[in-house]
Amino acid sequence: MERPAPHDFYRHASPILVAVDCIIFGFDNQSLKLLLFKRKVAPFENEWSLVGAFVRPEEDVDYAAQRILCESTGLNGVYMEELGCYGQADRDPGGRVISVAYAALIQLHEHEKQVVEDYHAKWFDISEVPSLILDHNQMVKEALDQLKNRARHQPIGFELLPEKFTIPQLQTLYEGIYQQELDRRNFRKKILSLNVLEKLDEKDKSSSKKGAFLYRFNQDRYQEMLEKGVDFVI
Amino acid sequence: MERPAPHDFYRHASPILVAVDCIIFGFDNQSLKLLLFKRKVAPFENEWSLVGAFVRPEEDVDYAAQRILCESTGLNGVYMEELGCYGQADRDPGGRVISVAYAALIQLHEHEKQVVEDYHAKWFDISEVPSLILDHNQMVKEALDQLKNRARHQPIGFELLPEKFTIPQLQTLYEGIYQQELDRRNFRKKILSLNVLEKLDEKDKSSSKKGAFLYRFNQDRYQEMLEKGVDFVI
DNA sequence: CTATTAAGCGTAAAAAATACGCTTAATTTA
DNA sequence: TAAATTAAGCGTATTTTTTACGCTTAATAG
Repeated sequence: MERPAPHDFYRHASPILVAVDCIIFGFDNQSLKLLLFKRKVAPFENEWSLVGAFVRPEEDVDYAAQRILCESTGLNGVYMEELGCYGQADRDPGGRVISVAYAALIQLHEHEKQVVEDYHAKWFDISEVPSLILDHNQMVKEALDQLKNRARHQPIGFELLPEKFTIPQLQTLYEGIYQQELDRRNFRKKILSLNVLEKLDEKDKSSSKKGAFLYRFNQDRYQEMLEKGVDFVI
Repeated sequence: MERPAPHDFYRHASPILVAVDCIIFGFDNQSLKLLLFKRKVAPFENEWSLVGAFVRPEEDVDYAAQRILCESTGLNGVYMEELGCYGQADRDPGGRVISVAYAALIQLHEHEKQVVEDYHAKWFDISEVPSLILDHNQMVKEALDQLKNRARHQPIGFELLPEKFTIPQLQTLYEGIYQQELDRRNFRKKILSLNVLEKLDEKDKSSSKKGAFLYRFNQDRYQEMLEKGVDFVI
């Protein structure tokens, strides 16, 4: 892409390094997990951190986040949301770097779990996150708060589940996000009353003798609901 | 501040210009307003825009937002919240600039209204915002959405009112933010039930014969409420 | 002295959230 | 093969919150 010579107005400003850091949440039907990486290079070699990289000069910041996620996990087209900008002048002792944080939500199957070996990475239970470099623990805390808030009003929880899932699985996910137990019967009632789930004829028997019916999230019904002005709350 | 020579790791990255843009909301007991500036310099000379400037090399991004607000309105210590990062590579045809947007909330008295003449600025009613440069209209839209959301769960609305205010004034403010009418009697009940307002012995008679009692927001009671885990909703 | 007006108080009805008992389908064990 | 076990699933009663709206009050204007 050609760009005209910068206007005079831009000449007086000092450029700054811009990085992107990704808070990658995963759910394996048990508990909420966070993907962390052991840095292979200095500075901070061998310490745990989020994945991150510098934004390239001609690259959208949003795109950089996707690129970094893909480079570090092999995953494409993952749901991501901007968390905010971390801009303290002294946040990185190695140089002036501001970081834009993004939160990603992924489903954990065997495939995704393999990342661990391939990329010097490890999935941590959300309640056992170790000490991280720079302000990364702060980022994780804020990402989790944001996840809690958004999960209440947007169906982002579904991003963390496979296409077909059971109501008890969905409940376990919400319990993991909110870090509190919910009443089985009331949860079912509430989620079904929203009318955005499609019941399938299959059962999943992995967690009970009786088996639980599988459901699918119906995007169209969700759109309808929004257009009617219904407030999605779980 | 001295900084060590940057580590090799940082040398391969390309720095980018980082700007801050401020979405400045005000309330004058009538309706929600937005402060816009007519640019005095090229590029975009004479077009309406948010106030913004480049972040300096040794300056916190948060601080830059405060500085810019102060330089352009003379106001200090104003409540501001980060909105997010605008990072499209082509968002500014004049050069690669990412912008961190901040939303500010201020009370409009005569003093603040004077900014208009001093700084080539103008207060616009939120329903009459003109076309702005770059992606500034997008920023305004997102700031308003965020304001609506936050106002429901945090007492940020109080930032837009003077220290002492009446319940009807507070209601007008919320009606301005939500852009919808609320029931007088239910609004009063709800806001008082939160127990964060302190009733004073004074009345404000500017808008009715009878006069309305003045109240004050009590930060301590609000903290207590939060500690008890009460969810603030208006 | 009466009419007017916004402020302020209360109550009833509707809707939503919560608590929790009971049945069901399938498996495991006796 | 029958009984016990377990998570899934359904229903109902109770409490809490939200909504709708009538009525009184304090002060001013005419």
